[in-house]
Amino acid sequence: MARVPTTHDPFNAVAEPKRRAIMDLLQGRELSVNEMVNLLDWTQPMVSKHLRVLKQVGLVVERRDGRQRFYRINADQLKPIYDWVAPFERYWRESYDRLDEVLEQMQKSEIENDNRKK
Amino acid sequence: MARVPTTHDPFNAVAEPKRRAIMDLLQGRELSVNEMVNLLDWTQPMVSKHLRVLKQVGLVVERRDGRQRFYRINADQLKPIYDWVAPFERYWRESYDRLDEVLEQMQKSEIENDNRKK
DNA sequence: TTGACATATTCCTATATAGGAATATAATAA
DNA sequence: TTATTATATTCCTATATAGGAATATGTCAA
Repeated sequence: MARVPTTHDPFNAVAEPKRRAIMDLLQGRELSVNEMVNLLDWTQPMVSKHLRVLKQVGLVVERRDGRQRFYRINADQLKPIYDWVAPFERYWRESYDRLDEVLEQMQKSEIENDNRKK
Repeated sequence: MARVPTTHDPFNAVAEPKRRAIMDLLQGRELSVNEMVNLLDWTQPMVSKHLRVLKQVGLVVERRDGRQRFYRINADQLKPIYDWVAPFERYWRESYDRLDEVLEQMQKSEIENDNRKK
């Protein structure tokens, strides 16, 4: 079986750096395709194609107005990513005493090892 | 050109659901390959292969002890993902007045449109 | 109607998987 | 040594891109 399609879930969609760039651009504002083309300096089809993927997985929403199409972020589909990664935050928090964790870890491992090693 | 290799950066590495499952399993503890095989009920080669990718991108660290190999999370490589997604948090925060944002957005768009439409 | 503008789609191809099956490697025990 | 345990690697294949080039579609203005 091949890799999970990038068009099927938000994790895969934003695994592509160019799509993250688009999402960054759309933070807090709506932009038309052409505006993105200018800001990113990519070809227009490239922008459209990536927008299509983002739209398919629901990371962005499209609004049509005349011949222009405006895109903005749909946070609902971004939240699962945040929710998945947020629990790991404790690993790098300032308030988290790294040394303590390491020692605790080693201790726990030792105990577990005693139980595990047959 | 093909897709960005999953073995080149953390975003792609965790785009694979199975690798996220492994990361989840390793939260706050070290586990041997066999323990993961049992907990996940996957074949051993499958676990090893995914661990290899996670190790290559630096998301986990390996510790050898006899014939066992213990893996644990290396948060350094997970932080970029958190850092990328965290700024979008404002979109779904309770304290964030969704309606206000939408209205503000529409207003802003109207103004911008007036300037943009030639 | 016709041209210009904004955006999307199609066609093509090189590339990199992920999983299954079989096998290799390394360490330890008897 | 030899068998056993723990883990990694190789081989194979179907699949799904991402980018470039060309083109199609839709909308507005003169």
